[in-house]
Amino acid sequence: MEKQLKRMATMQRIQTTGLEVFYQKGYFNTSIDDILKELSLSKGAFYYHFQSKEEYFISIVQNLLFRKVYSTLIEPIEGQEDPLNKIVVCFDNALETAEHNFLDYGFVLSNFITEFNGKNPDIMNYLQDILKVWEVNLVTALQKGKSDGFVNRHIDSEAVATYLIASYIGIRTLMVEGNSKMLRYKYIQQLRQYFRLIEHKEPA
Amino acid sequence: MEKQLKRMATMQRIQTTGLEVFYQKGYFNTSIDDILKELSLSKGAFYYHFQSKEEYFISIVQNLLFRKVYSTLIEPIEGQEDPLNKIVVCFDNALETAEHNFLDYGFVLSNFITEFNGKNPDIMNYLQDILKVWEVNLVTALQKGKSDGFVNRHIDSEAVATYLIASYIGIRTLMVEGNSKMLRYKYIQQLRQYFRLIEHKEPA
DNA sequence: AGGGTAACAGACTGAAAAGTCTGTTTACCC
DNA sequence: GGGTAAACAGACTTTTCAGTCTGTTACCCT
Repeated sequence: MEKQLKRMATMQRIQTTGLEVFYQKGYFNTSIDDILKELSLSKGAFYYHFQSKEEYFISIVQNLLFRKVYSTLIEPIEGQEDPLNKIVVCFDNALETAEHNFLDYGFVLSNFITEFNGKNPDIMNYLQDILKVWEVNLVTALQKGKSDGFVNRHIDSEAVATYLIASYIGIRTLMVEGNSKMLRYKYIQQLRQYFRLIEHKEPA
Repeated sequence: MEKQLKRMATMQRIQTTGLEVFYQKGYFNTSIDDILKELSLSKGAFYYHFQSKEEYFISIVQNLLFRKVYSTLIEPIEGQEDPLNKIVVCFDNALETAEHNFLDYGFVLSNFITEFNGKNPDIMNYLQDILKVWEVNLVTALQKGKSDGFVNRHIDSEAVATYLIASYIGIRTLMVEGNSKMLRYKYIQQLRQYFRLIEHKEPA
C-alpha cells in the first residue's frame, strides 16, 4: 500500500508547486517544463499522473484552491456571532498574509478568473463556483447576524456580500504595487466606516 | 504629406484592434498573427511600424488606454461640484458600457495589471501610472468637495479614493459572469449607502 | 516620366512548448 | 529472487509564435 501513498504524495507535490507557479506567472505564461524544473521531475512522470495541462489545472482548482479559499475566507466567519467584526478580522488576516507575499487564495482565485475570462468557459465555471460558495456563506452570515441582533435588518444582504467581495478583490489587485501596507490600512479603515451603516442600531 | 497621414492611420488601426484583441484574449495568449489576421495585414507591415510585441503594447497603453481611462473615468469628475454624485454617475455609466460588453477601460487596465504583475516591471510601471493619475484626481475632487461643502471634512480623501477604485475594479471582475445587470444595480446601491457617510452633514 | 523611398507582402528561421513514446528504475507479490 | 506492473526519465514530434529578410507595390519629388 506504500505505492498508493507515494502516488498521492507526488500528485500533491505536483499540484502544490503548480498552484504557486501558475499564480506567479499566470496559466498561459507557464509551461509544464517550468513546473517540472521546480520539482526536478520529468515529463514522463507528469503525464503519467495527469492527462493534460488543462485537466491538471482543474484538479488544482478543485482540490487545492477550493479548500484553501474555504478554510481562509469562509470557515472563519461561518456560524460565528457578530459577523461584521469577524469579516473585518478575516479580511485583515488575509491581507496580512498577502502583505508578506504569501499566497492569498482569494486573490489567486480572482487572478484566475481574470485570466480565463472569455477563454475557457469550462474552467471559468469551476472558478465561479468557488466564488458563489463564498458569496452564499457571506449572505448566510449576514442573515444570521440580523437574527442575532448584530446586523441592521433593513440592509440587502446579497448586495452587501457582493460589495464586500468586490472591494476585497479590488484592493488585492491594487496591492500588487509597492505600498501594500498602507493600502491594507486604508481599506480596513473604510470597511469599518462602511460597516457603521450595516450594523444594528440600538434604539436609544 | 499624405504618407504621414497614412502612416498615422495604419498605426492607429493596428493599435486599436490590438487593444481589443489583447483585452479579449490576454497579452500572452494572443499572437501578433491573431491581430494581423483581424486586420488583414502582413507581418512585414507590422514590424515596419513597431519594433517588438512589447514596444507595441506599451505604445497602446500610453496612447490609447491612458487617454480612454482619462476621458471616461477622470475627466467627467474633474473640477465638477458635488463630486460624490458625479462619481456615482460616472461609475454607473462605465458599468453600463461594460454590461453591453463594450470596452470598459478601467477594467481593461485592471486586467492588464493582473496579467503583468510580477512578470514585466517595465509595463507594470506604465499601467500603475494610469492608476495613480486616476487616484490623484479622485483625491483632488474629494478635497474640492470638502471646500465646496459637499463632502464631510473629517473623511480621509486618500483612503476613500483607494476604496472607490478597489470596489470598482472588484465589481468589474465579478461582472464577467452572467448577471452583470444585477451586480451593477447592487453595487451602485451600496456605493450610495457608503456615500451617506462621506457626504457633508448639514448641522441641524 | 522615372528614380527613389516609404509601406507592405509573405516565406523563412529559431526557439519554445504540449504532448508522445520508448526505455529504465523501483516497489510489490509469490 | 525473479516476474510484473507502477512510477518515472528523457529524447522526440508537431505546432505555434516572435522576429527576420528579401522582394514587391504605391506614392512622391524633381
